[in-house]
Amino acid sequence: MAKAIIKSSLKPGSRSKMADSRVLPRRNLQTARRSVRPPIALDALNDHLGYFIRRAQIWVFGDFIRTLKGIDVSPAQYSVLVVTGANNGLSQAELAATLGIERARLVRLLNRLQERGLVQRLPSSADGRRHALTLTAPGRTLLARAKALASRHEKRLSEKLGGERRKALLDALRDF
Amino acid sequence: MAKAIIKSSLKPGSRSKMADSRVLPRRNLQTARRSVRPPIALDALNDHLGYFIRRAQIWVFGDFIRTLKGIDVSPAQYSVLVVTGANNGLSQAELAATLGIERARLVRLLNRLQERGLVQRLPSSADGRRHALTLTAPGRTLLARAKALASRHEKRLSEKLGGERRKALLDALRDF
DNA sequence: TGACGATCGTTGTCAAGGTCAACAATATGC
DNA sequence: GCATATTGTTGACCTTGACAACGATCGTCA
Repeated sequence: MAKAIIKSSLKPGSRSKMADSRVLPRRNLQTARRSVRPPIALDALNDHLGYFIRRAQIWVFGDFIRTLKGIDVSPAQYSVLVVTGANNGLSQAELAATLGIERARLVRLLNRLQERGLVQRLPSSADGRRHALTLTAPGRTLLARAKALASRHEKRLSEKLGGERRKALLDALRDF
Repeated sequence: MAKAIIKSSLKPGSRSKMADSRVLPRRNLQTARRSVRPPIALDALNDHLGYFIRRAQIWVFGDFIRTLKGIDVSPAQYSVLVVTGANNGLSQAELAATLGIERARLVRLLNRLQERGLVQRLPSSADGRRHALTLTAPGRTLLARAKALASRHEKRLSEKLGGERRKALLDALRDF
């Protein structure tokens, strides 16, 4: 039931019916059937890039997560594994900066990956504060599987959008 | 300090230096100066649309939030206000479905907006379960200000990307 | 008419992310 | 040597998202 009206100036009772009939002419005329649902206007949202970027992000991440859930690798974990694998001995601050995530968040991501035996935090000989991040052998193996699955996901994306449209998106978004 | 090694198979001490010198030849040769920082490869991430969508989303939302923080309107709140304002008498389930958010989350969003006196949950005369959502007069006023600020944000986006590139993005992302 | 299943708004809980402040250890610059 | 900056870490808080459950109401169909 719609019981919680919160503290508000709404006065239910006699006024409510009148207010509703003024406010909802469309629905009153259409018998409120589910099958005829009138189109809902997005109005100003149609001009906002951020709105569509968010929807796209939800779709893409959802498909990515579904595709890699068999090996239990999230998008964030995947990005950590890829960049660590391609740049041996990276420090955590460098990795966090290139991925655009907080150092504090990276610490927890790495904890999990290290517990699973995928990454190592070796002490840096040049700088006692740093860790030199490397993938373990199992880490490299898992990364290879992850890349294969991820490219399958990307292929699916290509089919959904069309190859040239996907490429245009990649180029346009690279500037952020 | 890099003290927490967690439970791991890492053995610090004699092995560490050797492992590091194998692993970090670049940094050893370059005297570890900040000014010469070597480029960090994104590797496979360069082919992943999701990675760039996420970065774009962070940038765009950040700019949007900064632009509207003066009137305390988040992106989610903005989308609720816009669609409610354009579709009088909408039910919460319909609104949640069109915005792609959970009914449960919308309840809390509306609570906040109703506490601020911006939206009303009128009882629906046709269906006792539903609420007919409407903007209050202050809600409409605030929405107008919000739209003005949001279009300023969008203009800034246009300058950053170039107008035609922004339009291409809008079209390409609309399919999600 | 009455019973049954579906829907609506709501609440609670849990996990994942982002943000921020603080800290000890270490490095750098003067 | 000393002040300052950086690194990794921890803790706290807040926002989202996801999911289950619930009472109230609707629709349907026997």
